[in-house]
Amino acid sequence: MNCNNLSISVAEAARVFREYLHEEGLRCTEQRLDVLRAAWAAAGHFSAGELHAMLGAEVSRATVYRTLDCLVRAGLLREVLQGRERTYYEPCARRGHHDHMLCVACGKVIEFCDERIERLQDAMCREKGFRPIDHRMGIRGVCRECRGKEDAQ
Amino acid sequence: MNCNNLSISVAEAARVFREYLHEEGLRCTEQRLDVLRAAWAAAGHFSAGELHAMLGAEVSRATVYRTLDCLVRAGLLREVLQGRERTYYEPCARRGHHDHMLCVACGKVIEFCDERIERLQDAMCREKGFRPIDHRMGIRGVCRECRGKEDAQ
DNA sequence: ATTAATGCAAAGCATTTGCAATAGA
DNA sequence: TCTATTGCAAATGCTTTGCATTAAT
Repeated sequence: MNCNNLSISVAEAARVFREYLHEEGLRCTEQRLDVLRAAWAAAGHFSAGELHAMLGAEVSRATVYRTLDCLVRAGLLREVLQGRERTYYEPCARRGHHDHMLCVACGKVIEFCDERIERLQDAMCREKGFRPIDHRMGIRGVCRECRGKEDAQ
Repeated sequence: MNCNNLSISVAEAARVFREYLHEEGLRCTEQRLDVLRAAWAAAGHFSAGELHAMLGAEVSRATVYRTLDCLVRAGLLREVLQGRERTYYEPCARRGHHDHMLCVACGKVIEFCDERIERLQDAMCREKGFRPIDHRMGIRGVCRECRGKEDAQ
């Protein structure tokens, strides 16, 4: 897997979404595009609730959830960092994939990717006869800045 | 990290738990020990609900949840595979750590561990100045058996 | 005796769903 | 027109919590 983390533009995402909807015989509604735009406007990660807050009364909560599922199926978003509390999403990179480090002190998310790790994961799957669809890796810990603060105390 | 996956015996787990409770000024109740025993009786992974079902009326649902938190704090259990739906737990290996593959077809969990991956993760953390506490890696996909069934169709 | 832990039932919260109204195609 | 989609409110399912009772130390 390639570790370049370039996600596509809103415009291209919208184009891909329209295409997906058309192919599936689904309808391209204003609400669906609103959700897509909000998802792209949100820098990095976001939850369904955050997106709903951004959209105000434009789109109902139920529709936000339904559209997020739709965008995942369209291959435009992926679910990441499923915590105990809520599901987070982020735009799929056109090329590339990355994993996450979560700072337990400040909540910051650091993205990283290592092709060697990806290759080893693929190797493990082959070894077990497992066909991978998706994976997620999250490392919880303390980031450089928060370590600095701890030391200062 | 060592990939040996030997978890400690119930007896030793109970000893560690008692010690932890004592140190923290907490009380060693029959219910807490019941939960610990059930956790060790459950092969591999289990959810709070499954444990509560195993225990029947011996321990209330609320106490199962409270005790699971307690066991995690004691370092005896860890949370794994936090899916959208519920939290799973498993006994901490005394030495050793492993990751998971989840078959989306049959729900089976395959454990694996690769020291090279662990080392690379540690290297990524050092590179980012990140102090790791814990990590989880899950690969979703289709297991060998389910792939066989798919092919047979 | 103290006071932490329990059980119950109710509350919380993210997410899903039934259904009548709305609006793409 | 036809039927997928929406919004609302209620439901779901896991988890947490308030509080009176019980029990460990």
